[in-house]
Amino acid sequence: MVNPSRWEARKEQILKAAERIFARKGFPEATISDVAKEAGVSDATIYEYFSSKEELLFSIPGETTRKGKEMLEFHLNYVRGAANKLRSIIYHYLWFYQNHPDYASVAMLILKQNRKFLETEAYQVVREGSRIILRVVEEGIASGEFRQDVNPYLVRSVILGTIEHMVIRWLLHGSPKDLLWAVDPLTDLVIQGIRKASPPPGWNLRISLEPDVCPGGDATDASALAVESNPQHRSSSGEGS
Amino acid sequence: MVNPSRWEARKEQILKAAERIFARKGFPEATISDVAKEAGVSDATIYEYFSSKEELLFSIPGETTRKGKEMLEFHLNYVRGAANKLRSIIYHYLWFYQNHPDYASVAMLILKQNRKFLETEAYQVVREGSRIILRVVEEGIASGEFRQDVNPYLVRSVILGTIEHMVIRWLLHGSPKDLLWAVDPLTDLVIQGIRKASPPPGWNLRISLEPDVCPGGDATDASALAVESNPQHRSSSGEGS
Amino acid sequence: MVNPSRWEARKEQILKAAERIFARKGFPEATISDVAKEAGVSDATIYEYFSSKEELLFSIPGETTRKGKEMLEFHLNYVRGAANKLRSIIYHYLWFYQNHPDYASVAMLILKQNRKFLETEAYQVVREGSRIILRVVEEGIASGEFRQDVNPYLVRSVILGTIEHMVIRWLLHGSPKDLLWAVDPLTDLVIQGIRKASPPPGWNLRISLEPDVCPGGDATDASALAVESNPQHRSSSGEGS
Amino acid sequence: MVNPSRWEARKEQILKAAERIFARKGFPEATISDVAKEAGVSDATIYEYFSSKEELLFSIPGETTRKGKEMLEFHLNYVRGAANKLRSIIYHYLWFYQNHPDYASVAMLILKQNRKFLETEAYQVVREGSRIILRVVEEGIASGEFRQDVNPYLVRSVILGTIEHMVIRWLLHGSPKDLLWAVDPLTDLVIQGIRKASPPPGWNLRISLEPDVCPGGDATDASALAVESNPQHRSSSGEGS
DNA sequence: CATGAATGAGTGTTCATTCAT
DNA sequence: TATGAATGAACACTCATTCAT
Repeated sequence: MVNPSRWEARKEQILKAAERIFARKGFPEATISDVAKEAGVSDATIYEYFSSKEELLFSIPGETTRKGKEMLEFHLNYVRGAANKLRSIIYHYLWFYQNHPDYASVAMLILKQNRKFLETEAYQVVREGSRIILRVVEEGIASGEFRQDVNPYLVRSVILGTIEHMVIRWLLHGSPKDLLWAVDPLTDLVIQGIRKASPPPGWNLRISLEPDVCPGGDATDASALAVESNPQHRSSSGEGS
Repeated sequence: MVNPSRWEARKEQILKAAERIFARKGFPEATISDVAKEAGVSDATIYEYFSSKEELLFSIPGETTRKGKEMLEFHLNYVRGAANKLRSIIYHYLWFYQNHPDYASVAMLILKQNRKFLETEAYQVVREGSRIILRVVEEGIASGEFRQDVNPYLVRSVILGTIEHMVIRWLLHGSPKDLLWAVDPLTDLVIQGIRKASPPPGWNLRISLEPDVCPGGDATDASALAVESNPQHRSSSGEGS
Repeated sequence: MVNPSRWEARKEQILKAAERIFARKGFPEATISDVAKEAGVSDATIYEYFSSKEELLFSIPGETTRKGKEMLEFHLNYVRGAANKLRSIIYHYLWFYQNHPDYASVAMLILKQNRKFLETEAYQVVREGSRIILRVVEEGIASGEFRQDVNPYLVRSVILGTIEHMVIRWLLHGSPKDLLWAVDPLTDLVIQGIRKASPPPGWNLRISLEPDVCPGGDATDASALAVESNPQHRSSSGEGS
Repeated sequence: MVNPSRWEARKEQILKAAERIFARKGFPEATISDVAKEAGVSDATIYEYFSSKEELLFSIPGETTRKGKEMLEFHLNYVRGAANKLRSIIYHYLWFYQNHPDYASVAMLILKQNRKFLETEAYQVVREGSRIILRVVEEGIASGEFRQDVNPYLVRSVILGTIEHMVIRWLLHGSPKDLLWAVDPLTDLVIQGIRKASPPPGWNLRISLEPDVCPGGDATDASALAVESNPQHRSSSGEGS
C-alpha cells in the first residue's frame, strides 16, 4: 500500500459499486463478478480489498454511518428543546434515506435482518446512532417537556420503526414519492403522544380571546398560532397505499 | 391426490418444517434437503407439493395470515370505539408474533424485504390485514374520536412500523422477553397522538365558558373547524437541507 | 441407496476412473471434471459418493489393499520356511505393482508422501500388510533360519524400500520393463544377508586355500575386514518407535 | 545484476526460504507469498530470480546436491575396499538427510516423484551421485570382494531404496530419532548379501586346520576372537512398528 | 405417491504471474 | 533492482431440480 489515498479511493469505488449492485439485485443474487464489473475492476481485485463477499457487504455502512451520526449530532447542537430535536432526528433519517436510496436498500432490506451483521463493528455505530434518540427523550423528560412516564425505548421504537417501515414501503412500492412529507406529521404524532399534557403557556390566553373572535370573526389567526404549537396537518400527498 | 385430506396434511407438514428451517437458517442458507429432513420426507417429495423453493417460502403465510386476519376481525366486533379497537389490533399482532416466533422470523426477516413476494397472492392477504388499521382510524376520525387531520396511512406506519421494529429486536436480540408489555404504552402513545385533544385538567373549565362566549356555537365543531380551516400544507420542496 | 450393489458398482467405477486419472496427471493437476469424464458421470455425481477430492484419493487403496493383504497371507500358507516366505512376499509386491501400474502410481507417487493419508483408516491396512514381513522375519529367527541378531525392522525397510525404489524407477523411467526379474536377486541378497551362515556346498574347498594365504600376516587384515563386514553393533539409539 | 555476489546471496536466501516452506507445507499448498514472506522479500522479487514456482522448486537441489556428491567422492578417497566404501556411502546419505531435514523433505516427499524433475539438469547431478554406488559395486566385483553375479543396479536399489524408505519414515513418523543407527546394520546386511561367500571368519579355524596352517601366527586366535567377538545381539527394542 | 439417483448450472475464492513505477 | 497493485484463469464444491422406477 504505497499510496494510501489511492488505496482508499479504490476501496471506496468498490464499496459504491457493491452498494449499487446489492441494492439492485439483493445480496444472494448479486455476484462478485457483478460488483467487479460495476466497479471496473477484476474479480480478484475485490479480494485484495475485502476478504469475502460478506465482508464487502458489512463494510458498506462503515463511513456512511459514522459520518451520518456525526452530522446528526452536529445539527442537534443548533436545536433547542427535546421536541425540536426529535424533529431534527426524524428529518435527518428520512432526508438521508431519501438521498441515498441504494444505501437505504442495503441497510433496510439486507443488513437489518442479518444476524451476523449484529456482531459487526459497523453495527455498533448504528446502535450508537439510535442511542441519540434515547438521550433526547430522557432530556425531554428531565426538562419537563415530556411526561415522566414516557418510556424512551418505546419512543425510539416508534420513531425508528415508523421511519423504517416507510422507507421500506418507499423502496418496494415507490410510494410516497417524497419521504419528507412525513417529517412533520410523524413528529407531531410522537410529540403529542409523549408531551406533558398541560396546556402550553399562552393557550389560556388565546382561548379567552375566542369569544371575541368567534362570532363572525376570523378564527384562522388564533388557531394558526395554536396550530403552530399543535400541528397535525395532513399533507395532500398522504401516504397512499 | 388420491386422498385430499392426507394430501393437505402432508402439505402442512412440509410447510411447518419449512417455517422452522427458514426461521432458523435463513432462506438462502436453508436447503431443500434441510426442509425435507425436518419434514421426514424426501427432497423430491417436496416438489410434489411445491413447484420451487421460492414457492414453498411464499406459501408459508397462506393460511396463517388468512386465519389471523379473520380472527382479528372477529375480535374487533367485540370492541367499541376506534381507540379501543387500535389497542386490540396492537395486542393482536404482538400476541401473534410472540406466540409464533418461527412465523415471525420468516415474515419479518425474510418475506418483508422480498420484492417478489409483493407480487404474490399471499401478500394481498397481508395487505388486507393492514387495511384494517386504516379502516379503524378512519372510523375514529369520522366518529370524532380522532382528529380530522390525522393521516390514517401515517398511523398505520406508526403502528406496524413500531410493532415490526420491536419484533425484529425481539427476534435478533431476544429483548424484551415479553412483547406484550408494549401493548398499552404503544396504544396510549398513538391514541394520545391522534385523538381529539381532550382537555387536560383545567380545560373543562374553559370549555364550559365557551357557550357563553360563543352563543349558539358548537365548541367542538368550532375547534374542529378551526383546525380544519387551518391546513398547513407543507411544500414538499420546502425542506431543503 | 435402494440398490446397494448398483451403488457399489458406481463407486468402483468412479474409483477406477480416479485411479487412472490421478496416475496419469498427478493429484493436484487432475480435476474432478477429468475424473467425472473418465467415469462417464457428472461432476456432481462424484460428490454423491465421495465428500471431497481428497477423500476420493484416499479411498483408492481401500479394497485393493485389503484384498492384496488377504491374498498374500493366503499364499504364505502354501509356503514353508521363512526364506521362502520372504521370496513370496517380494514376488507378491512386485507382481502386484507390475500388474496394477495405475495403482502403483497412486500409491508410490501420491499417497506415500501424503501426511494426511497416514491418519487414514486405509493406511492402517497398508501397515498391517507390512507387518507380515516382520512376522516372517521373526519366524525365521526363531526357527534358526536367520541370525539371532537380525533386525526385522531393518529387513522390512530393505525389502519394501528396494521394491518401492524399483517400482518408482519403473514408473518414471520405464526400466526395467519387467519388475519380476528382481524377485530372485533381491530375495537372494536379503536371505544371504540375514541367514544363519551355513556353508553352501563347495565351501570347504575354498577354505582349504587359507593356509596359503595366511603366512605373510595378512590374516589380521582379513579378519579385520571380516569384522568390519559383520558388525551388528546396536546403537543405543535404535530405531525405536 | 549489478552486484553479482549480492545477487547470489539473495538467490540463496530465497532458496533457503523455499526449502523451509516447501518442506513444511508441501509444494501445492505452499504459495509464492509464503516463500516471499519467509525470505523477507516481495512476491515479485522472487520472479526476478526464478521464472516460476516450479523452477524455484527444481533449483533447490542445485548446489546442495553438487556439493554433497563432491564431498562423498572426497571421502571415498580416504577409504579402501568396496565394502568400506559402501559403508561410507550409506553413512554419507543418512548423515546428510539427518542433518538437512528440510532438504530431505523436499527431496523425498516432493521431488522424487516429480516426472518433470527428471528432465531437469539438477536431476542429472543426483543421478551422477547414485552412479557412485554402481562404480563401487563394480569395483568390488572386479577386486573379488563381491560375487561376480552381483547386479550393481540391484545393489544400488537396495541401498538407496532402504535409505529413502527410512528417511521417509523418519520424516513422516519421526522414528527412529537417529537415522545413523542404521548405518552398520544396513551395511552389513548388504555386504553379507553380496560378498564373495568366503566362510565367515572362524569357521574354518574351528575346523582344526588352521593351527597347522598358521603356525605361530595369531591369525587363528585373532580371527577366532573376531568371530566370537562378534555376537549378534538382537536388541529386543528394535524398530517399533 | 414417493424417492433414490443423477446432474446442469453456477459461484466464491485462490494464486501464480505480470508490469508500471 | 524491487515491489505494490492488478488480474486471468482455474476449480472444488453446492444445490435446486428432474425423472425413472
